[in-house]
Amino acid sequence: MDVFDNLRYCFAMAASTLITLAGPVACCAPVRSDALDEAQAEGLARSFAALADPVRLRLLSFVTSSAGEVCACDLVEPSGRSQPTVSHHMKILVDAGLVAREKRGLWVWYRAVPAQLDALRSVLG
Amino acid sequence: MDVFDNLRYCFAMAASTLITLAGPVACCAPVRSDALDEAQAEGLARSFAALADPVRLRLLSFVTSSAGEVCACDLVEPSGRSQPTVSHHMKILVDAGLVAREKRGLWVWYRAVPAQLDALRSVLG
DNA sequence: TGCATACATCGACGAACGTCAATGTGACGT
DNA sequence: ACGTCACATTGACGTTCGTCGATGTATGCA
Repeated sequence: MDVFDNLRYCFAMAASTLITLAGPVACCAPVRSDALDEAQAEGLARSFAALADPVRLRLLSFVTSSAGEVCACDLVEPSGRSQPTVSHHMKILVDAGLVAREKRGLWVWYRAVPAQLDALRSVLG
Repeated sequence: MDVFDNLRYCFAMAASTLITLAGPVACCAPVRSDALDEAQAEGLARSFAALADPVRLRLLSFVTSSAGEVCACDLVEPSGRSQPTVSHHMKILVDAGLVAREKRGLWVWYRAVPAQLDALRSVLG
């Protein structure tokens, strides 16, 4: 299919639409300038991928619904996964910038990063 | 590690924190009731997974940034993927409820579903 | 110095994903 | 009926992901 075929079909569609129902004709203006470019999409996809796992979503909700901070030791049992698996998932959340990690003594404490959550939310609206 | 070990460490942490800095002690209240359960997390993860691919994000942006509707034939070239691949990705977006599909004659038209985008956005706040 | 603890990393496994060529399906126009 | 077109489905391939046992790292205590 080349661009001339495309144009021909668009005109045919527009004509038939006008004749039959006068419905919306959005064809022939396929891509607007405010669409995501490949680089933006790559970065955003990486962030959304951090939310694309049920275990990580629950871990994140444990962090966001807590009063400020949560100890890593309190995430293993409620998540129902092994300690290495929880550590793996928390690293993904931290790398995505959704959660901040702070080591104090033997323990690691996590807290949410509202700015990053806001950033992702703004993409959906 | 059992629950008694956990309690012992929490008390030790609380004590040392009070002695040294009187910092926040969020331990011993690990899981709040407003955390996601497994079923909710499963469904949300499936929706976010639809956004976890750069090609799908761009396809979605083509739809949302258009004036109402976009023809499937106008998605192949700007996405830079083959026609079967675009069809595959659009099916995932439709199954996730983010995009609505309507066949008119030979063509298929897509439009965004704002309600579903709102639902996902509310999870992040 | 030596041991115990909390968490991270490694290695391996099966499952799910993204991709495209080939083919199938359904709707036009002649 | 036939050919053509738009789009979906299939099948196969390599890649990435989630998971856990085993092991590594670093901190605290005696």
